[in-house]
Amino acid sequence: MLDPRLLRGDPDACAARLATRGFRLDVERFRVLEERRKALQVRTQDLQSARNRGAKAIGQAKAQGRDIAPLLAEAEGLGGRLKAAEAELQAVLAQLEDFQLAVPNLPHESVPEGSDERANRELRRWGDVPRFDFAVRDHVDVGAGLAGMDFESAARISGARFVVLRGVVARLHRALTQFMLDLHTGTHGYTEVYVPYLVNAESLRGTGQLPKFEEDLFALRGDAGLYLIPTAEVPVTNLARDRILEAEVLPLRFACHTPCFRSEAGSYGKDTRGMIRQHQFEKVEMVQVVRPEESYAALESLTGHAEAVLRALELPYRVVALCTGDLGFAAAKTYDLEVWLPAQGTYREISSCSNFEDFQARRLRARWRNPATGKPELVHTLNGSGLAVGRTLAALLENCQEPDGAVRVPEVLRPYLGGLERLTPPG
RNA sequence: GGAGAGAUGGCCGAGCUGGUCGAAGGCGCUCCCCUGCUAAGGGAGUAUGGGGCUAAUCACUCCAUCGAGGGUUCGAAUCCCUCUCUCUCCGCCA
Repeated sequence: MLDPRLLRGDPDACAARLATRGFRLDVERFRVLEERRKALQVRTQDLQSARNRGAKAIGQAKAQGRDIAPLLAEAEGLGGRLKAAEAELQAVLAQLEDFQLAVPNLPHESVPEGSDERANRELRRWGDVPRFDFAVRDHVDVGAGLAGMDFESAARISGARFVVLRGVVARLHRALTQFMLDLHTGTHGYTEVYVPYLVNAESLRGTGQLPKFEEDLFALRGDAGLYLIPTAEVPVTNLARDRILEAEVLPLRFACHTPCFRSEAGSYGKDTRGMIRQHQFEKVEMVQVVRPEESYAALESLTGHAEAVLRALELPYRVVALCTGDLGFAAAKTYDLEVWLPAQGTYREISSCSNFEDFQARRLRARWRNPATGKPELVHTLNGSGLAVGRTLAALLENCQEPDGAVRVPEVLRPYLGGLERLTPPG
């Protein structure tokens, strides 16, 4: 959510900024709602004030044993008018909240302008794109060759966009997860957390998935109102919800491994083959809660932490700064990490690192006590994948494949695989 | 699943025979005083969100908030209803 003062103070400037990311702010509607809100709020509060004065006078009169009948007569009808005003005000406030919850974050000034991903800016590349003197297989074939990747079974069990991993590939999948967690907790200073995979609507509203993107989520039946998490970002960032953090505990840095569940509504026909786009995938997520003045430095370091995983795994990648039009709803600035996929001959997103500034914090009421002012102020929140495990597995199988169908294991992973240096097809 | 107890400010904890209660007291924190170090002591202050006014995130003023939502009442932290969560006992269970 944007700062309401900012929105009220200069809606046209906000609209101009939002236009760069392709969002049309209905300034006129906002003005109308604001005007009505103001008038109704003043009226309501006046009536409340009158009621309070009256009630107090009656209390005093009664204590002194005076006759309260005239005072009661005076208060006649006030309740009804107040109730009506309150109801009206509440209705407008609800509309105003709906309006504001649907407004995306303002892009940071350093974000390149552009309407879609073509305007994204490549910042750097790392690693040599591998050359193969044999026909490159994609991860589906490499995985199948290792007798470890089975989409047919998954389709029978659940449907499209699921996978069953077996044997050494399943183990590699687990090894990747373990390695990432160890790296972030061991050398990057993150605290590992284990969190619920089912969350309530309030949590999703806090991080920005609701109310606008409900169709991307899997909701549970029944009246519990729970959803499967689309990313660990939701439960982990919500650790800061409704809290006032002491300055000393900042920055909070959490690393968290969870499955992620996404309906992938609207992506029909996209990435239908392989593990690139699944309804269920594993991810190690990094989440930071920081002082506002530190958030952009934190974005750089967090991105570096995600890059460190790719480097350790020796996977070629590039870093892209998303343009205004490609930015996620809640993000002020985002770096995407894209890994090289030989079979596709292109870089594909494997991590997304974002600074949300106070956009999520405002929805979450996530604050810290600023020693300079002594007052609770909004924190800044960030997160980034470190990394998406399924895509990392796919990238590894493709980049490290050998002519005989084996897969070379990057050194950092070997301790997690009992020292195995190569994954080899059975038989 | 059954029975019971509870949810109050940064924390602990009174109030719950409805009225000067935004809320005693304590802890913590801030400032001041005293004390030739340390410790102790004395005094003052210390919730959050929002509105109006304003150049102002100053001041002033108003409103809301005692788990959440509704109700009764001139008036609700206090009474009633619903929900959520926590704790205890029983049952069940990985």
